[in-house]
This record gives sequence, C-alpha cells and structure tokens, in this order.
Amino acid sequence: MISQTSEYALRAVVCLAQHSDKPHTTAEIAKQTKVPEHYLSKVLLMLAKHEVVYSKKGLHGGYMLAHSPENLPLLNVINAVDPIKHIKTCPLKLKTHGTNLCRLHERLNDSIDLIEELFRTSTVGTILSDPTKSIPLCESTSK
Amino acid sequence: MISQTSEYALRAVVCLAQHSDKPHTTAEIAKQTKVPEHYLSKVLLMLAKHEVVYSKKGLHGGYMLAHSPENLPLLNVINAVDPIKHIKTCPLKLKTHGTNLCRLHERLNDSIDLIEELFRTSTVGTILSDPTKSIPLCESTSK
DNA sequence: AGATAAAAAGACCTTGACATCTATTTTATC
DNA sequence: GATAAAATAGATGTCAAGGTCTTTTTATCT
Repeated sequence: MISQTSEYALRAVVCLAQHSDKPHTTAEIAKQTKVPEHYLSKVLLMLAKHEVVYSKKGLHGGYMLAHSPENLPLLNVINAVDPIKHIKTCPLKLKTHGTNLCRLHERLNDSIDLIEELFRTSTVGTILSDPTKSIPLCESTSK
Repeated sequence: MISQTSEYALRAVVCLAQHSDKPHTTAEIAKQTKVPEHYLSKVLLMLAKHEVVYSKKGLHGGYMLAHSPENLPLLNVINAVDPIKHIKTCPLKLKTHGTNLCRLHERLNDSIDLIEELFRTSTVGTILSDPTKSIPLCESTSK
C-alpha cells in the first residue's frame, strides 16, 4: 500500500519531530528508527531535496525538520520519496476513453484519492499529540 | 497502491461479468483486457483457487464468474491474488509496543482499513451498473 | 478410440525496489 | 589552514513481482 521507502521516511520525520532541539546524524536516526543506515541516508537526501528536512553539514551537523510538525502533512513526506500517482488516463489506451476513465479505473482512482486525502489532513503533529500509550518509535520505558 | 496483478484480476473479472453467457478462454479475456496472456493464466488460476471464478477444462471450456456481479465485492477479487495486509504488530519489533501500534503505524493502518472498506462495499455489479459514458474495458463503438 | 482444445503446472527470464558498500565533497570548528 | 565530522555520489548486490515459454492433464467432439 504505502511503500517501504515511504514508511522509512515517515519514521525518520517523526523521529526528528520528537527531538527537535538539535541536528541529528543519519546514524542516530537510523538507530532510533531501525532503518538500514545507508539506505536511510538516501531517503534523507530526498527529503532534504524536497525541503521536508533541513541538512546542516560539518561538525555537529545533521538533519532537522524544515517545518513545524503541525505544518507538515504526512502526504508531503510521502510525496517527497515516493509520489502518489493518480490514474489519469485509461491504462488500456482505449482511444474512445481518452481522459474519461471507465468505472473500474475511476473506482481505483477513488481509492487513491481517499488515501491522499487522509494523508493530506493528518500531520506529523497529529501523530505526536494524539494521546496514546505508545510513544512512536520508542520503547515506552525509554522516555 | 493496488498491485498490477490485482488490477489485472479486476479487469478479467469485469470482462467476464460483461459476457456471462458462456465460458471464455484465457486468450479471449487477454485480448479484451489487454493483459499479457500467459501472465493472465496465472492470475485466473488464483481466482479459480479462491472460487472467484469457475473454470471448465477441455474443449469449449474456459472461465466464468462463480458469483453474480452484485454478490462479488472487489475486495474478494483483490484478496484472491494479492491479499491486503494490515499492520498488526509494531514493525520495529519494540517489545513494549507489542500489539499496541504507535500512532504512526496506527495511522498507516487506518489508510489500509479505509481502502479495504471501499473495496468491500463496491461490487463488480456496481462497476457495471453505474451510468457512465465509458463502458469498462471496451471501445465505446464496439457495443 | 483418437484428435483436438482448453486449463493446469512448472521452469525460466527480466526488471525495479530495496539495500549495502565505498569513495568523494563540503563545511564547521579548533 | 588542518582536520574531523558530516552530507553527497556512485557502483554494486539481492530479491520478489511481473512476465514468458513449454509441457502435462483433462474434457469434448467426431
């Protein structure tokens, strides 16, 4: 449904949101989120290119969120690494359909719209503020 | 979002629903739906195993729908070939989370639930009956 | 019974997502 | 200005989904 890469990106962003006091290195984030370190570095790179996170180089550098958690919809994170693609034209390339999708593909596209809407309206802030017993990504005892 | 294989399965099922008078061979369905023929045969096999379609071997054999379109939710088709998987346990294997998902994974699972619900409540009949200019999978002129 | 046409089974190939490893470049800090 | 710590870039590996091809089994019609 949501790609592995997107899930990794979300983990990283939530992790950064939880510790927004200072930049965090790839290694730190990888350890917290249990994402393969070298792969995470690529994911963070994409997030930086799309200005979801801000990267600070050099000694004591690392990654920080580029926006406040409340202003960062999950959709932005997902679209940065693995954009949600809508069905715009008939996959069968039927001439007479053109831009008019048949009911089947319209229905499939509806499901995509639904997902998109859900992730547009829920932000990283939502994830953090919601009262719950489990703190995201952390063992309960560790904080 | 929805796998290629699931999409193929849906095309095949819709195609069968449109011509329910007699069994149709893999080759016929493949031509109508523009699905790679040999791959389609595997997909149909799975649909038959899950009793979404009925297969008749031998001369004048082929595939037919095993249920009326109104009694066949799209979800059944999808689950036959590429089951929707829910997030039931913490992907990070955090001990203290156990079966309690954190808000992040809860949210991701919400999106899966949403999709599942949509496909549970819309049937092959829905796809066919809905008034629309485009007949599913067919050039408009052909019927 | 034999020929034929269809599904079923299974071996094999291709491609892209995921993942790892090893440079190279940049830039804070001393 | 040297150095260390970080991001960045690139080469390469792995694996499962998607796709192709061939052979076997089964039903039907002369």
